Amino acid sequence: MFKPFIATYLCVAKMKTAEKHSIKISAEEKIKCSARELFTQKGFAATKTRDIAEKAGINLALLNYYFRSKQKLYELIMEENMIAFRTGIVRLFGDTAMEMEEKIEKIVEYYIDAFLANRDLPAFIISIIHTHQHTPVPDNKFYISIGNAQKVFLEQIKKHLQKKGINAIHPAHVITNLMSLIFFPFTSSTMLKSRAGLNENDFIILMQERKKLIPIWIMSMMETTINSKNIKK
Amino acid sequence: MFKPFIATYLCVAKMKTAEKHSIKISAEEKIKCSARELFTQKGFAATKTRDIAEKAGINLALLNYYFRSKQKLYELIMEENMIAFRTGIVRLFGDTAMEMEEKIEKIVEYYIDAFLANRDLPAFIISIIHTHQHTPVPDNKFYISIGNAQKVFLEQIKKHLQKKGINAIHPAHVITNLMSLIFFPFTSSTMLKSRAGLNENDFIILMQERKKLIPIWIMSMMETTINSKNIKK
DNA sequence: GTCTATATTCTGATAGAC
DNA sequence: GTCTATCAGAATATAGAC
Repeated sequence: MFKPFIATYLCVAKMKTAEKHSIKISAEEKIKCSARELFTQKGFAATKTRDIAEKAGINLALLNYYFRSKQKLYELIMEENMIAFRTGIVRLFGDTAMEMEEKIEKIVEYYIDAFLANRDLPAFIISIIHTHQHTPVPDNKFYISIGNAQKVFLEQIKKHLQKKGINAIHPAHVITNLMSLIFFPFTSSTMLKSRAGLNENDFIILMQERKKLIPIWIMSMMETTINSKNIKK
Repeated sequence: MFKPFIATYLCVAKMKTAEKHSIKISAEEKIKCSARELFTQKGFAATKTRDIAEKAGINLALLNYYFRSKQKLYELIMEENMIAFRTGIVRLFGDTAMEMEEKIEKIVEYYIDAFLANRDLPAFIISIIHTHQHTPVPDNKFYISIGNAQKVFLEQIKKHLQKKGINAIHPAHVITNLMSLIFFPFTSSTMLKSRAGLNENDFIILMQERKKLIPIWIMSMMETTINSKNIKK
């Protein structure tokens, strides 16, 4: 089982700890860490180059020296973030050897681990996807090319649902539900915690529990039938 | 049954159609419509006052004449958006007379209708909630005060789960799942459509189907049991 | 490579004519 | 109420010293 790509990232806090132990971190890396945290939390427009420089503890001019422009730096961070998202899809969704049920378990585990390691990633990804609904940018680096990985997984779901006959739910519901149950809790953790009276540790336990629960839920959802409408399946 | 508050909003497209039929729309309203669409789609920092003015077909100075500042205008729009979200919670979650199962059905119907009428609202709400995870702003107008409405609903869920004994899932899972299944599809509709090969009409049909499906799914999820961990329930 | 100082562009807001 | 013109400050980017 491969580790979430994102978990290996160096964050600003770890960087500062390292420097206390006289471990030198290059200015380039300091800038990248700060930029990653700020861009992922606040997005492109709300993040100021001065904030990145200040957080990194370096001079503003160095940012342009290493990365030419704010835009270029952002594209770099975005690409890294989207790779973390895409890696799971390509490697897991597209695996032709793995059975559907096991695949669901692996997907849930992969993403929950990745998001626990980088809490702001889900909101960032949602924001990117949502932005593209208004400004479509096909065929460039922002577009998440995943080949036919999704199709492989979708076919497996379709096949499974065909046993239920024409009253089975649309396969799109299954994929949607899977992603919903994984993503959403991370984007609304404060609300969840304050409203259900939970602390940070409770939240982590709940997310760990979901690794086992979501696959069970997804499987049971596929038992549901509905009067079919005219959508191609 | 009350209609989604948001559905009554005037959008820029409708405004232009109205003007073709010689119906006059005030400049103030034009600005507000444009601002609502842009702020909801792109957020505060990415939206420029010049863009709002251009979209509204009025002069930049008028924006400040009517609303004093970009910040004030944003707060107005945000308040309206959050009311649409909060209204459902306060009126439905907090209803002590309604049974849990019926309540779930009403909540799903209310939010899906509201989000079909204003597609960008879910992403906006998620963005606001997420932003507050980094910059908490208690006790001000941004904070979504919902009183004890959520508690009422949470207690109903707790009571229902108690029949399953100590191995029942935590009530927070149920609320989380409910909101996840409602919100997420709207924030990722482009991805959903492109990956499952659906068009806009298919998407709407799927969302309509979900009004019936989500309550069924939520009820069946509550049948799931798990080895209890030490979170207070 | 890293800094200070500065140029340049962008953006929110206002003054004042009509 | 609505516009044109303009200002003041913010934000990105660069020049040039060390």
